[in-house]
Amino acid sequence: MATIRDVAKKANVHSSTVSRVFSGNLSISETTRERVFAAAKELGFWPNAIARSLSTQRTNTIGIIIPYIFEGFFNDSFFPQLMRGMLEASYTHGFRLIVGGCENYDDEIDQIQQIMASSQADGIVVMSSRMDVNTVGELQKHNTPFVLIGHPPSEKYQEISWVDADNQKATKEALQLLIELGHTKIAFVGGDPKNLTSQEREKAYLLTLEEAGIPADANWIHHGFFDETGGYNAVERMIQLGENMPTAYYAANDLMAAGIIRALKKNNMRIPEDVSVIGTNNSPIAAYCQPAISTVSVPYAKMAGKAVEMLIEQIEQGEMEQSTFTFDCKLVMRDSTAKLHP
Amino acid sequence: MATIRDVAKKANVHSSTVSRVFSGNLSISETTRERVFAAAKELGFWPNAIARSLSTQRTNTIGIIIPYIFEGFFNDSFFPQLMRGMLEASYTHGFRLIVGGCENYDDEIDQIQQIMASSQADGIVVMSSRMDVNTVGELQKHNTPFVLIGHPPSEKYQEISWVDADNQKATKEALQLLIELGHTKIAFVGGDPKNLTSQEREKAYLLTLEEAGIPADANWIHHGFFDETGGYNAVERMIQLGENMPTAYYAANDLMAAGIIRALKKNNMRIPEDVSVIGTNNSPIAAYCQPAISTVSVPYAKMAGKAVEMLIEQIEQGEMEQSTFTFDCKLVMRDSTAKLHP
DNA sequence: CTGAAAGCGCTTACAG
DNA sequence: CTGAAAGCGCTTACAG
Repeated sequence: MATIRDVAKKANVHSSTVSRVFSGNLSISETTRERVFAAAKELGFWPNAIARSLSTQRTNTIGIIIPYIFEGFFNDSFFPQLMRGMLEASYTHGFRLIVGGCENYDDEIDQIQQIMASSQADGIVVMSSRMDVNTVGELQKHNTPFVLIGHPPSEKYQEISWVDADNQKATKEALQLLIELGHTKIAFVGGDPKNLTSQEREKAYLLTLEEAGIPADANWIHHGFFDETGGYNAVERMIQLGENMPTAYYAANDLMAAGIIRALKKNNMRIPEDVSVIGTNNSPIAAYCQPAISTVSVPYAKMAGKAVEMLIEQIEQGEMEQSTFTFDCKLVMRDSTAKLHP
Repeated sequence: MATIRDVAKKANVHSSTVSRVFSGNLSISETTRERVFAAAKELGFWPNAIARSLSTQRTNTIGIIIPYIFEGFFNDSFFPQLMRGMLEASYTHGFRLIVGGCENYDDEIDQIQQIMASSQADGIVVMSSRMDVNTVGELQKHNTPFVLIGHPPSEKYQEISWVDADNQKATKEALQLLIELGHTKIAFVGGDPKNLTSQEREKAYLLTLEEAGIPADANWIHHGFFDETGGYNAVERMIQLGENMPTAYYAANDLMAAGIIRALKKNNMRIPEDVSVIGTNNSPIAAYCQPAISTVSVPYAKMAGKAVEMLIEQIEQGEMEQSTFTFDCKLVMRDSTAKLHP
């Protein structure tokens, strides 16, 4: 590969001049600029981004670590939509994404630290949101620019920038809808109980029942870890409650909602005549499931795009002005919900 | 950030010694190694990957450019599964992925060249497979290590490494199944006609009909560009063929198969009683569609993982031993296919 | 507008 | 086993 010096020699200028030409520096005469470009073209020269990064201490790269991958992580629309949002926004701003995997939650912190400590990225978008993993605290220690997708695990992180969906509100709306339809025995099928989003939805679930004066029952809560079988198992368990069996289910993703529907059908329950189901994420499967699943649409791509934009601003300002964005979700009504038949 | 020199000073050794310790060099006495690690820990030192890359001319990073994104790119399982395979394989081998977007097919080549010319990656996995875009030729010019997902666009690229599914065989099997079920009027709904995979499937479609002595009809071929509406439109068009209307459809992805089913239902055709449908990719939606779609399962994650492994081998050997891998697909029979009712 | 030089933070042949 | 030095390919204050 040709270097800046090869070009300099050929164009009869100093290498610093070549550098200036390629960094878009204005104080270059038109004639030398042309000579340099001509020489570069002839040699097939393109500036080495690594060398530039070492010099400027900037990579124009954003790091992400794909968190510990649960069953169905790549089946749900959660990950692909986040990816799309980040890709689009970073592309638009001339950034690339550097993405690493990890084996488990501890490893996630390691990987993030590595990527930052080794200066491979100018900042990082963090998607983890498990309460027991203090990624955020670690990141803060190293004054790494970062933005959370999801909000910080506790109040003590006031200065952190994040984007999130309004999960509380969305869950509340879903629950209220079910209540309006006459349901009072409503199940909550959450994901990983350590997942912050899942916890929030559970909290909103309990709160909404309470506000409506509907007694809650611990038997109506199941943690399905975001996979299809989790939803299926929830029903298998709750169907044994006899009289006390739920007549409606709210699930924290559509995969679990699909599992719920599969189990209900297997037990000869009709949806929505006997039981109503609401899922979350508006995944492709929700539209195709039979019956089509009513679901909470979460604007993941938009959230992720916003996170990237906030991060880039942080990086370019050198400042960490804290800011947060909350996105509204939207209830998408389809065929899995109906008035409770008395 | 602490540098190797800070650590050296603190540990009372030369910086080259610190470097050796962190590069896992064996010829280091146990006592100095310990001193160095202690000093590093105290200073929170982690080697700067950018500087190392500049020195070693290796980044341990693999580049990918997300090709021009068609509608549904992130809905189908194609992209997420490729991503999963690449992520897992690169993680296992201590590599990361650097991923960029692009605006269109020309831009794709630009982006790939940029990533390589600027030395941000040691090699690249190329997913584009449009006949009219000569990514491959460009890449070869720059003797960049790369592996194709999909095979080269023409015979003249003998020395290129690639992985691919056996699309011909898979399509043939799907078609033969339909023929065995008594169908003779079989439609082919392809993706982008410039997409190589789509072309291959179309070729296999025609060939299989011919071998079975079944006359083909140009009206039975439609290019749906891999999206749901494309499938829907195929039916809307073909349903006007009257007598000559197809009794079976093979679609190059499940999204289009779902569109086909939607259109058939709208036109009061029963599936599979009146019309059979086979999709491709075994996407999540295929299982949930009503009826559940019989589909060709393509091992994208495995293919992508293999591509990454081949690429890493190329990178580490410094050699470009050409090799190719073809993966078998699997017909997943569900409820959208049945014997033709006379 | 352009050149000469120092520096970004590592690695690695060369000595010893 | 360890040190001293050159080099990877850029950028950027400092002069002029």
